[in-house]
Amino acid sequence: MKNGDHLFLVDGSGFIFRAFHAIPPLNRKSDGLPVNAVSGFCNMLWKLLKDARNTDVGVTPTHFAVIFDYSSKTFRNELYDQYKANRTAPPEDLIPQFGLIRHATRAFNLPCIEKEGFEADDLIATYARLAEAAGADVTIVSSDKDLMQLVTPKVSMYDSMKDKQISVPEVVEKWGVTPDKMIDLQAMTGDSTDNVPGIPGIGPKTAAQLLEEYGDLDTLLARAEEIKQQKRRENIIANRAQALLSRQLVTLRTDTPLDVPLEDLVLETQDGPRLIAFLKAMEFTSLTRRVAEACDCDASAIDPATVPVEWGAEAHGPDLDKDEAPGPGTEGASGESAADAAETLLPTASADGYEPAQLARTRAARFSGQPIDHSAYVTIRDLATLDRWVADARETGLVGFDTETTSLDAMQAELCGFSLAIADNARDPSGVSIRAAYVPLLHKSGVGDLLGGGMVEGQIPMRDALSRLKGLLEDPSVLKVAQNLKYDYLVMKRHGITMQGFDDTMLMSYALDAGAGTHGMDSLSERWLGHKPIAYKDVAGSGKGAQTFDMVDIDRATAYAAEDADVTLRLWHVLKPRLAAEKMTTVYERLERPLVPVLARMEERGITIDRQILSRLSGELAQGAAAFEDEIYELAGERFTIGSPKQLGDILFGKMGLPGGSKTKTGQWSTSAQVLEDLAAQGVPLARKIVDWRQLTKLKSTYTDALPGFVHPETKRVHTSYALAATTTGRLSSSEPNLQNIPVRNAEGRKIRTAFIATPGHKLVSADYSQIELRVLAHVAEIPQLKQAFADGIDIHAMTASEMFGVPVDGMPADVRRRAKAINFGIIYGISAFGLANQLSIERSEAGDYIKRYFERFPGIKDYMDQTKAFARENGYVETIFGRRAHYPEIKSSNPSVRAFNERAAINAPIQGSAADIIRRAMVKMEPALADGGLSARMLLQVHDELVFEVEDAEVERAIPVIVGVMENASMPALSMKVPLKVDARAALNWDEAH
DNA sequence: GTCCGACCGTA
DNA sequence: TTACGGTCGGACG
Repeated sequence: MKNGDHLFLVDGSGFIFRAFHAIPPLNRKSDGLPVNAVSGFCNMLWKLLKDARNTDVGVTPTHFAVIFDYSSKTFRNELYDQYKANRTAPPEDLIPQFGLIRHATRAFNLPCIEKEGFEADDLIATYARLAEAAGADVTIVSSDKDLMQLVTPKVSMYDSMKDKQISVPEVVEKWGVTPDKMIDLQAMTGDSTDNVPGIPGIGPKTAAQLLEEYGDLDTLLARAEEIKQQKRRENIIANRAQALLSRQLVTLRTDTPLDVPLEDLVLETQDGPRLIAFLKAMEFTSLTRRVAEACDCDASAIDPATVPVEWGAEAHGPDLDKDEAPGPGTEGASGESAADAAETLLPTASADGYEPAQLARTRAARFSGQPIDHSAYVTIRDLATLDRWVADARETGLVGFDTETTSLDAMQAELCGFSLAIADNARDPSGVSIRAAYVPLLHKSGVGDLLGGGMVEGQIPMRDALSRLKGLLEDPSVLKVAQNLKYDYLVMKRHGITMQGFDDTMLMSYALDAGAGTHGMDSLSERWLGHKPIAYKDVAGSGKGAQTFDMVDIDRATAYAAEDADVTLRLWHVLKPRLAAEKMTTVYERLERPLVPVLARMEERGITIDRQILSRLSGELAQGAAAFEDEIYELAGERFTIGSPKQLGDILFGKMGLPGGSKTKTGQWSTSAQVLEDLAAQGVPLARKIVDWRQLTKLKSTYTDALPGFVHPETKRVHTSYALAATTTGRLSSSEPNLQNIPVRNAEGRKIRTAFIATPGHKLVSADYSQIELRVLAHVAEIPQLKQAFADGIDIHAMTASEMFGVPVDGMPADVRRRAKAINFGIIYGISAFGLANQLSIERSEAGDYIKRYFERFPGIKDYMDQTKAFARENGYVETIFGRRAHYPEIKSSNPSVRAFNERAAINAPIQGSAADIIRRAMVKMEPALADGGLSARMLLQVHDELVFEVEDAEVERAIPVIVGVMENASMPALSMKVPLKVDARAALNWDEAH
């Protein structure tokens, strides 16, 4: 084990008890075997492991073990025969689960560790300290306070049930002392559940206060006479020996003899079939399905494992009477003959030669250029035929799905029909021949009265079709495959159908190939299938002659719509194995797919805008702009189109003969705000007027005039659309309207934000990450000063200025800090002297000097940038901390400026993209967390580092800590950040005041 | 009608 | 110096 490795230690015994009491009773259907703790345990492990990626980045687990108590009798009973003496026997329903959880651990292909005479905590302590000494990071998956004494900057804990990281600050917050003082604190307070005596009358608060004053227990005992409170003094003096004994009891052993060396805890790849066999034996259907999907295994082909169940108390569990316990120590040491025998019954992995990369190649070859026959598509016109298709889809468990509607806007779209594509097993049992059908529902004939003609005959009634569709789409055991699923998901949701069990080929492509081509269906089809699908405009027309899809002839519609479902399912067959082969399954499943329903709900909710405010602002802006126009014509000596950069340039630099600044790439004089500001500074009043005029007209045309047009006629709210696969870095984008660029930077623009308001009886809550990109930089580049500054919560730009310019933080001139801030941003953007000079309006040489000095003060940054560039050149892509890839195919361009641009983008992408990953994770976790808290708060908007919620007045105080907690802990458990994440949140009646 | 460049709003 | 989307003017057809 080495620096950069990361060891996960799961407190298995702790988990069993906690899960048993926290998770509602769950019994195996076939025989009533209680399995709630096993279920919780398997889900927890799966979650941890799905987050864990097998890369060489080193921030995710490289080593992993689950630790158990062997029995209740340990060396501590030699010290104190009453240790844990008041524990009662475990509940009957828990007893069989001790053994099952050990089986589960092995089915997950994880080391399962226990040691006679020691508690799990001692093993954890020993492994943690060894790993730490080797330079690795450690995450202990537990929330037990007894383990908090182990926390250090390199060792943190993770409460998997609350999804909270516990590091030094959290320990201090909870107990009032740093982790290294936890032993003394516990020695003083004792522990009634473990029967550790402590000192009577001393609780956590008093203990923390005494430790604050005296430093440690020994000093306190030595100077006990000084304590003022008589009772307390007497208690401490009288119970001196008891305190020292308690300290012995609570001190975890870091010298436990280990049967399994640290090095052997290396995290192995999953054995899909073995795990599935176990899960099937437990009858955990949904987890079985998820696992099968993740490893591309066919669960139906795997038999359930034979798992022996031990109802007797002999099976080792922490609190069972173990006098006659069998002899096994650690996994594989001995004993457990029944279990060993059972495991030989498990199917072996890869018996059928499953190998993702090979499968991906086979599939790509098979589908590329395979002809697509439109004449084979069918139109489904009656319920009986639809029922047969639905039954066939259920049979194969896999169906391509697409909706046809009247609008690209999912909130306005009317459903006209839908198409299905399924494997044609009858014709080709071995594989992947596909048949497809279109189900028209609301097609109208072109002829008829002025209202657009009547319904075409031979269409299934909407109600009947939807009822059949509901059964199929809501069944999680049938995988629906769509292209740009969010659209179809939202359309179906508006018809009362909540899809479950789905994949999205667009998002698969995005996870695999962001930056390398687009992810629309037509381009994917041409790229992977060598087939150009029928163009929409060839079916429905375009421009003025365009008709809505319900007016399209049904035969034409069938060819077009069925082909979409067909192509989508073919693309799935090509892309799905690539995810596994290229190790992008986790990115897809954690950061892409789960966001579909989350974003669909946000879009569906929308946000209220106050049209009166906007209308008033529009009036004010119009007046202001008109006044500027008169003055501008006066100063220019003629009337012209102020909004035309070309005409403006001719006036300023031609007619008036002013010195031009820069030129645009087409050779025109630039009239950018920067150029005009420079002219204004040189005493050209016209320039200032133009700048001001532009600001007003921009606000009016882009915001105050445009936004009311987006108010939905029924909901009366504004529903933006988020694009999941639009950026190279992993950010979302927002359009129609874009709610990610609502003004905020100056007072005039901010007025627009006051028009975004909460529903009566509610508040808007805005929660945003503080400096998330710089924190990510500190994390990935391992910059000691940055990490320290964030840990201490000090002003990061001031710290940078202080390091660079030797100016003390106290009383620092604003301009010095401003420069440092610009440099920090520059670093994130892949700095160049040219760009920094531009930003700060200084000479290139001076900017170059700044950069040089920055790199001298923070050499790690230079290393990081060089390494990132080298990685991008070598691989053609870069990676975020969660493994998302951004491709830069032009990074080796022979054109120096193209190359330099790609290098800067490649340096920026891991930083911007990691931040995007973090907020994506927060968004996925947010709704369950709010529901757990009994909160009805609704997430409405995302603006890259900010989430906006609508919260009932009475809930605001409870909701804010939940929201902040989810966001600050969003990276867990996949990785623990080396820098804390900080979130600020505020509630108000409108977005301006909440932000 | 459609496309592109310039400009500017956000993180 | 990174990442976006919207509006406008103006050129093209």
